[in-house]
Amino acid sequence: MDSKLDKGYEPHDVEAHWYAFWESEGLFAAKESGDENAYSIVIPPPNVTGVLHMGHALNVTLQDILCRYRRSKGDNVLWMPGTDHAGIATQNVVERQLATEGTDRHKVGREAFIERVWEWRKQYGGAIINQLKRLGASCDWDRERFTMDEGLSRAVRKVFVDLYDQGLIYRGDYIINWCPRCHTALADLEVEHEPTDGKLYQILYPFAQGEGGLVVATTRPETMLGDTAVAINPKDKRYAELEADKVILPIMNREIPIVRDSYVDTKFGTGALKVTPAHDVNDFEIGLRHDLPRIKVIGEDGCMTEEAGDYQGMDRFECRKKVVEDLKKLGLLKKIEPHEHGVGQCYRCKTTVEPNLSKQWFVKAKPLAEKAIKAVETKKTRIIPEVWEKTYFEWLYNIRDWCISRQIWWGHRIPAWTCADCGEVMVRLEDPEKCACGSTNLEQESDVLDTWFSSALWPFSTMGWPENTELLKTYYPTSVLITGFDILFFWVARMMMMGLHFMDDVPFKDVYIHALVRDEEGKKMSKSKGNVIDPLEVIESQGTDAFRFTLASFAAMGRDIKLSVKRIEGYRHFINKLWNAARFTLGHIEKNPDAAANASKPTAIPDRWILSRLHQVTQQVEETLDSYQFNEAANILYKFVWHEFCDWYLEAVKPILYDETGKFDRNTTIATLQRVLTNTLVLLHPFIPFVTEELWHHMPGTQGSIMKAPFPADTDEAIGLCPDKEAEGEMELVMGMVTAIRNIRGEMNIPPNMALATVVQPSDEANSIIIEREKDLIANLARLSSMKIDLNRPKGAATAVVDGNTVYVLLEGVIDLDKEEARLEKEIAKLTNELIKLDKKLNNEDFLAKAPDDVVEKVRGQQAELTEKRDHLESNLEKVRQIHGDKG
RNA sequence: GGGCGGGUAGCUCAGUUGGGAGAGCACCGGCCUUACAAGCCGGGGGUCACAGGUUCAAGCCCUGUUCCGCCUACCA
Repeated sequence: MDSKLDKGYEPHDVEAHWYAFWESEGLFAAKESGDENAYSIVIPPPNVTGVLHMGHALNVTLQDILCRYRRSKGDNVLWMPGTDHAGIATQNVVERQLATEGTDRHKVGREAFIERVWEWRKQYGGAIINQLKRLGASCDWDRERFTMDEGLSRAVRKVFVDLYDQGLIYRGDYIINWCPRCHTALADLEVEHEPTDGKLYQILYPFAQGEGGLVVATTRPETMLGDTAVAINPKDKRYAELEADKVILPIMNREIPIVRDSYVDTKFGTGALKVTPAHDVNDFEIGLRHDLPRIKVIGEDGCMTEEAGDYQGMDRFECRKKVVEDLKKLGLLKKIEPHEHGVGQCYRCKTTVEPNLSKQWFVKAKPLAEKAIKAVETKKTRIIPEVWEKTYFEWLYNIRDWCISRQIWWGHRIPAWTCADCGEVMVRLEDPEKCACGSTNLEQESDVLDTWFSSALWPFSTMGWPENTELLKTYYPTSVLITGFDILFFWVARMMMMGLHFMDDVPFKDVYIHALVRDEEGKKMSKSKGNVIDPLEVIESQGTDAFRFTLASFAAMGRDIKLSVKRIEGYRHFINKLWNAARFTLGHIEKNPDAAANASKPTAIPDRWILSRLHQVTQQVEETLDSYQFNEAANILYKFVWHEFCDWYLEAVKPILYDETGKFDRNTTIATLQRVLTNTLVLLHPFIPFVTEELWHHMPGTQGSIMKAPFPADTDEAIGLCPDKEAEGEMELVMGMVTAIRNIRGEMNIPPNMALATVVQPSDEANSIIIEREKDLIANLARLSSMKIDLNRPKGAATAVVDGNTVYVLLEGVIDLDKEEARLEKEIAKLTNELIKLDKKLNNEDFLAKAPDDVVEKVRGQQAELTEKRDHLESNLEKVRQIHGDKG
């Protein structure tokens, strides 16, 4: 391998190369079983029709971070991938394809159509999978599953049959949400309510006998054709004296009863409600209570049925206009007023949904929901962040039966047969051949199941259930589910219900809910001024690693993520920074190939300091990842690499590396450098897998893939991770003094190439020793020509106070006294401000009495420190003013 | 109607038991210092939406107000 690195990092080839390498080496493969701790995640299966969007990118990145991290900790990791057959969506896609060929599914026929869908899947179904690979996803691809696979289909069938036998699935005539365009029933969840400006029509229904009538209000006048009653509240005083018990339904001229039902809201409109049991959920229930007929006037195609009389065949919205017109002519339309209300739309095609009477299959949700609630209450499953628990409970407490049948062709066909001769319904695991009555004239239910029915089984169906497989024994329940809150109900809650019912255990121990990047469907995308960003374009322009690091640092955000290319760029720079730090390191290793072998225990403060820092960073990364604080982990590493390792450590050890000190062993420093970089790569690998793998292979002493490298741990080695408080303290003093001197340089506009002479008055003997020991280091970092320890105050100097030590930058002749005066005044003002606050605290009796001792001590310490610092600066300001006065 | 989340630097946002207000980008000034100009050094900038309250101490806890967003719902 070429050990030389290019000047800048070029992600393109590197990414493709290493991904292929990982796959060919089988590094993503999970073992069926083993002694290691088992760690498992099932991927939220993207729609097979899907195209990678930001939501996937974030979701997959977080899962990949966890999986790679857990592998480095020695776990046996299973990340189960796959896709969802997405019934309606996929069927739509293929139907559109047929349309371009001038045909449709009805002409083609059911079997041939399903063939076509499979063909489509074969050809295009892998697109989303390949896009996940671009992100670096380390799924066990050999186990890839599809909800329509044979095995998963068997699981679906078993679940259906069992639930039916247990009385938890039933079939019946109910009001369901009907999409006239998709031609199928929808679950309540699949209907989106859009606020729409509609109209409220008030219509007079005359009494059957005598004068007058009742005025009812509706937003859907066309449904009146199917009215079978008018309802009023029995407590409504306005109607207490009402004698009439029938009205004439206008247009249809049908006599319908006036019923009394407490559902009616006396405060709304006239308090009289038209009842259409076949086209409204509430009316349906009123109808049940009063035994009203159900007249279906709107058909499955959205057009009026023959029950609608003269309006038969009309589109429902055309009919609305015509009915209104006709009512006007009859003088029965009393009022039209604007009325905003929520109109249900199909979540797939946005067509206005029609509540419609229909025979459908339902899952009795309550008994299943109870267990799902309890599992979260008892923390068998933790939802993280916890705030989402409330939403989860809220929905499950109010859960309604789940309509699972869909009148489409693509999906799991319901395993129910009806005997054409005796009407017997058979729900069987194996296709029945004949009925108990002897008839072989059986007809299978034509409906298929809701796609979510099969994805609710995902955590165990993918592992081979209903067989009791090794995989299930090893990996169920899964360790964590990573998902967005948008499918908390659709998917998470239903997996909980099914998992608990069929596996008798929760499907996952943790659920981590992350923020959402609104999809290209862009509900509110137009609002947020930023354009939709395509993850693949980002990967092209910025590289996967930069993109992933950005996403990780976004993980903690609330509910919405606004991604800016600018911000990703910042992390691309970070990747490049790391690259160059490695380039620098490798250059020195190359010049001294035997350094590591000849190294000894580090004595130089920067070496000891960086090892101590790495020790702490390692612990922090562990803690934050274990608690799903992805952004924290990413930020800790970012700061460590850039602002500690690069900004301070590399600069600090340059003199040693160039062997200019005569004091320190170059081999030891090179070995430390190597050790720190190597371990840092391992820490970073879960976040930025490609660049770290690339650099790993350039590092001497590494073997194989970085994916196999263990997470850094403390060792007894000479150069190992260990806390070193002394080195940290000493380095902090060094950094403080260097920064203070640089500040003077910057504010006084002294060119960087001008070396400065300094004098230091140490605060005490201990500091004096440290400063004496580290003065070369300080001098190098601050570009000093000299640093003398001297208790006398020099003339014509700029001053800084660090930790009680006063630093004088000698600038006689060069110093701009005006500037120095201003600079000191500014600094003193700042200190005074802070001191006022501290004084206030310390003069407060209550604070002294009630605050914990350590807090009081801390404030006292601060006060002393700042006071001393201010005193020093003030006396120096005095001095400057004297000189200034002499001159001026 | 019910529920939830948010309002912190010019912008995008962090801030997990209440105890010195942060990052990135943008901005200003100085640097081609032999890993990196995708860089280095320094700097300015915030009554943490508003009003009360609890507390020795509030960005953080409580109450109210306001603005924005989301989820959910069977008011025709």
